[in-house]
Amino acid sequence: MHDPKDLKNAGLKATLPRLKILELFENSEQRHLSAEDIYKIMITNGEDVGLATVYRVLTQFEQAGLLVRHHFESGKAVFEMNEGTHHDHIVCIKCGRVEEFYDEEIEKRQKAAAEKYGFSMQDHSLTIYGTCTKTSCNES
Amino acid sequence: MHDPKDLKNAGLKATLPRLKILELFENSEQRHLSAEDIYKIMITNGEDVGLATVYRVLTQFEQAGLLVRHHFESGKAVFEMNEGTHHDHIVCIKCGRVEEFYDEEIEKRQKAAAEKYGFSMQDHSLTIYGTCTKTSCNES
DNA sequence: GTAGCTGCAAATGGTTTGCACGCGG
DNA sequence: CCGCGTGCAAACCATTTGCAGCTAC
Repeated sequence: MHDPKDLKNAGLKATLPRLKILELFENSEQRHLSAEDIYKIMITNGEDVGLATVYRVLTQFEQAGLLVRHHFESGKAVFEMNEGTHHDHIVCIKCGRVEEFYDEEIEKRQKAAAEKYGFSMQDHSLTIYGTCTKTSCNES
Repeated sequence: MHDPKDLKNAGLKATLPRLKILELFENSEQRHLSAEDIYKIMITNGEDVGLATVYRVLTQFEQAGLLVRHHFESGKAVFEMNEGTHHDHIVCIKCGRVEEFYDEEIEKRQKAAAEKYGFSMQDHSLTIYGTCTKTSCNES
């Protein structure tokens, strides 16, 4: 899973902070984590890490294609594992819940619109914002 | 167009900075402007305005429904006039060019996806990121 | 052993806020 | 005239960067 192999391939040394961060993404129940989230979890776990390192590692992982960065309107970036499967997101602007989905037709039409206007599309996912309708949306 | 009426309706006094900023959005060839953009233009035009005021006015206008705020990945927010017509955006991540489009089918499918996951959709526009393919994309 | 990493602290960039003055109604 | 609105400076918050010591290989 998170072999030092992945890091080697990216030209990165297999250091403690890097391995721990990869591990976090694999074991956390939350797929989408911010730098601050990760930093706090690591400090809680007793790791001696700096916030700057977390930011540096996340950026390196993004460039290496291990993670994908999203912005989600909140003012802070969140990251998720890059499993190669493109998908879009729906985000609750009240409680922050994130769901993922994929719609072939939307993809086709996005691409068509991009080409029509002379753009080469990036693999940037669509994000829909809304509010949870079901139940427990009692945000801070 | 930019009658003090709009401002009155929003419970805002028709002050110089507010009128000038509205005017800017109506007369500028760029539909999408950041706070910094607006500030610089006004200073250049000889207005004695503060950046803080620009931010405050933009936020008020957004709340009054006169403007819409977007984030576009760049780290800085941009605003456009709210003409009531919902549309999506394609943004060049190299040169910043913005095009607008609308696709009925995408809208339908977005809404369907949102409902499927228990969300009530906001009128938040889809943003596609890509790079200009045609020609003059020589960014700073 | 050495280049690449790290933690810390300071710097940055966008945005917000506190405050005393000043203009709009 | 009264209070909302303003400019200025300082505060904030996410993120980046400079630097001296440390570590993986």
